This record gives sequence, C-alpha cells and structure tokens, in this order.
Amino acid sequence: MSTKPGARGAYHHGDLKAVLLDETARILKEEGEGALSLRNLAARVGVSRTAPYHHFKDKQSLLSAVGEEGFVRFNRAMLDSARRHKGAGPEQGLRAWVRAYVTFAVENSEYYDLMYGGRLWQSESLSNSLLGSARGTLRGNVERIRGAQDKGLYNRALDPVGFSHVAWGTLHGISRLFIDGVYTNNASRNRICDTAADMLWAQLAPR
Amino acid sequence: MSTKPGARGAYHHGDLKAVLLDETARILKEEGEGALSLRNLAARVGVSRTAPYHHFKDKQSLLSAVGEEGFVRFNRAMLDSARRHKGAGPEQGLRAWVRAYVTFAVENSEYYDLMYGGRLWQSESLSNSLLGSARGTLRGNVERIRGAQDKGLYNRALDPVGFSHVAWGTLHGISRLFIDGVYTNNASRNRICDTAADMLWAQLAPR
DNA sequence: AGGCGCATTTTGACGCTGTCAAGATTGAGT
DNA sequence: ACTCAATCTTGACAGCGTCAAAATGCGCCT
Repeated sequence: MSTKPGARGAYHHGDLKAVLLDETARILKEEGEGALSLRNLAARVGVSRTAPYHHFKDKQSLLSAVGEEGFVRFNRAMLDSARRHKGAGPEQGLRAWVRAYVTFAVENSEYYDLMYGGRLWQSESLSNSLLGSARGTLRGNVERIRGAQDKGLYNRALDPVGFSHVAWGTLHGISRLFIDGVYTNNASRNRICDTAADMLWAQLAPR
Repeated sequence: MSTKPGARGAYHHGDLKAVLLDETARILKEEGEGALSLRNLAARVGVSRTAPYHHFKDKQSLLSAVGEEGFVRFNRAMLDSARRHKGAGPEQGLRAWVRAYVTFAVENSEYYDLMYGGRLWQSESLSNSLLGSARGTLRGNVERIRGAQDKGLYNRALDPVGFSHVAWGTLHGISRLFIDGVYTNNASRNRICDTAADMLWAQLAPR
C-alpha cells in the first residue's frame, strides 16, 4: 500500500505523500511561506503539477498535514527535554521547559507557524486530529500542573487553568516576537526565557 | 496636492490614497487577508486595477501603510485608556493597560496582524517610520517603567528591559491566541487579562 | 502466466492574481 | 490658452490553485 512505503522509495509509484510533506517543510524553512506553491513543490519533487492533489485535497490540507507533523515533533522535543532534566527540581524544570518551548518554536518555525497560525484555527478545515493534538498539549499542561500541586511542588492556591492560559500566552508571545523578527537579538533569547520562567515560578512556587 | 485632499473627495482626481487605505482595512476586517487582492480592492473603490500602483509601490507597501495607520490608532487607544484611568493606583493602572492592549489587538486585528506580522519585520521593506513607531512603543514602555520605579511605585530591583520583553511577550501572545482562534472563549478574555496583570504586578510591586 | 481493476499520475484548461509598459485624461500654473 | 506633470486606463504576461478527463502501470485473482 502507499501508506506503508517499502522503505526503498521506488519512485513512480512510491511514498510520494511523505516526500511531499518533507519537501514542503524544507521549502518553508529555506524560502518562507511566500515561496511555496504547489507547482513549485511538484517540480522540485519531480512530479507533475496536479499529482499532489491525489494525496491532499488542496493546498490548505497539505499545510494542515505539515502542521500535524509539527505537533508530533513538538511533543517529542518536549518529552526529550523533560527526560534530560528529570533530576532537576521544579524550578529548574520550569526553566528548562520554557527554554525548550521557545527554542523549538524559533528553530522549527516552519512547523510552529502552521501549528498555531490563524489559517488553521479559524477556518473549518482544522482536521480533528490536529485539534486533538493541540488541545491535548494544553490539557497535558494543566494536568501536569495539577499533579505537581497535589504533590506539594506547586502552589496549591493557584487556578491551573487560568495560569496555563497566561503561561502559554507568554511562551507563545515570546516565540512569535522572535520568529516574526520583532526581537532580533537571538543571543538574548535564553536570558528572556529565564526571566519569563522566574516570573512564572513566582506564581507557581508553594508558599 | 494629493496628500492634502480638499476634504471634498471629488473622485476622478481626489483622495484615492486615503480611500484605498480605508477600504483595505475594511476588506481585511470583513473577509480576511485571503480575500484581499489589489484588483478586488480597485473594483470596490471604483477605479481600474492598476490605479493603486500610483500611490503604493506594490501590495506589500500598501499593507505596510495600513500597518502604520494601525500604530497610530494603537497609540491613540493606549493614550485614551491611560487618560481614563489616570486616577487609579499603579496596580489598577496596570490592569487597565493589559485589558486595553489585548482589547485593541483583538478588536482591531486587521491592523494588529499587520503591525506585528512577520511579513513586515523580516523583509527589507519595513519602512523606517513603521520601525520607528514600533520601537518607540517599546521604548515608551521601558521609560514609563523606569519613571514609576524612580517614584517608588514599582520595584526598583527589576530590570526594566528584561521585564518589558517578557511583559510584551505575554500580552502579544494572549492577543495572538485569541486573534488566531486558538482561544475561542471571548467571554474569558478579561479574566485572562486580569490574571496576566496580577502576574506582572507580582514582579512590579515594590517590596 | 495473463489480464483486469483501481490507485496514481499526467495533460489540458479556466479564472484569478500581481505587476509592467504604454497610452489617455485632466487639474494646476504660467 | 497651452503646456507639464500627476493621475488613471487599457493591454499584456507569467504564475497561481484547482477541476476534468485521459493515460499509466502495480498488485491481486484466477
């Protein structure tokens, strides 16, 4: 079948779908969203202009699929980071999480743009799995906070939902300002992340 | 001259430039960025497709001009809000500021998108006046914080620059999540804003 | 082994887009 | 009244997303 490529990508009939997803991400990263056209993409992959339509309903749903891949990579990156700092205390863990979030967003902006760009979330397309991924991420945060509260690691008086909304806003905002080139000094990224983490910790710290 | 329209917008020769700016904003608000084409715009204004090119070098510079208008309106809205809450103490003032920022962003997203969208900030276009407006806004915040620190209203130990970066990130992030439809419950906007303000105040409060 | 079916890919076409070049129109200043 | 420069229009071109119909060839059944 096509969804299970035989590892060897024999072309003419092969794993076009996966190749399209990869090449799309590459184009977005190298030349930006403006340079992405289905015709260009098809040409780069060595296939005719309408071939992609047999794997994706239209351009938007190709982008949604790339966004979904973004969620997979994002979750993987967050898990990796959590594993790397498992030993650390809650405050250091928070710092690491903030840095990991913003770093992923900035260094994989071709995915991050799609994951939380308005194009996906406003229109109807919003594939259910994508919405599931996103809501899952937020819910996961809330649950993690609640768990830490129960263990006495976090301030028990804090409303986890409200706090999560604001915390996510902070990380998302910092990420976007860097991605969009409003903040241009990448060297200061970690310092800003740490400042943000301190601010969040001031709320989270048990008292 | 053309920059000083004779108030009476006699058409054939008239204040086309201003009309284009207004109509662009209207289209963006009513139908979104995807629906904006120069040809469509020209038709709505009752002029031929290439007429706009005599007032704006290309589509991007039209959008930049709308973005600049956005900065004007944004600054006006912030000043209005500040005036309305002049009597209030610093904590209430902060709350009002947070609400005013996010409210402007969400309710005037057709401008806000352009003001801080990546399209303007990454490419070369970035007209100097626009960059000036934006930097001015940030610098204004920093100065305002410094001033309040000197008067003992804010915590003197806080680094105003680092704090401003994070605070702006928070407001920007919350705004974007609402604008892009990730947060959909508009009724909770003020509650989230207040939570954010509390968190910022925890840093800002003199100790 | 042979042939059929169906998923996949291609070619052709349509209307829309941004933008350039060249000509037409017209208000303002002498 | 006439010119000049600003403004607007018409014509044209390449590129885009997408649909419809024709071609291709892999994998399964017998």
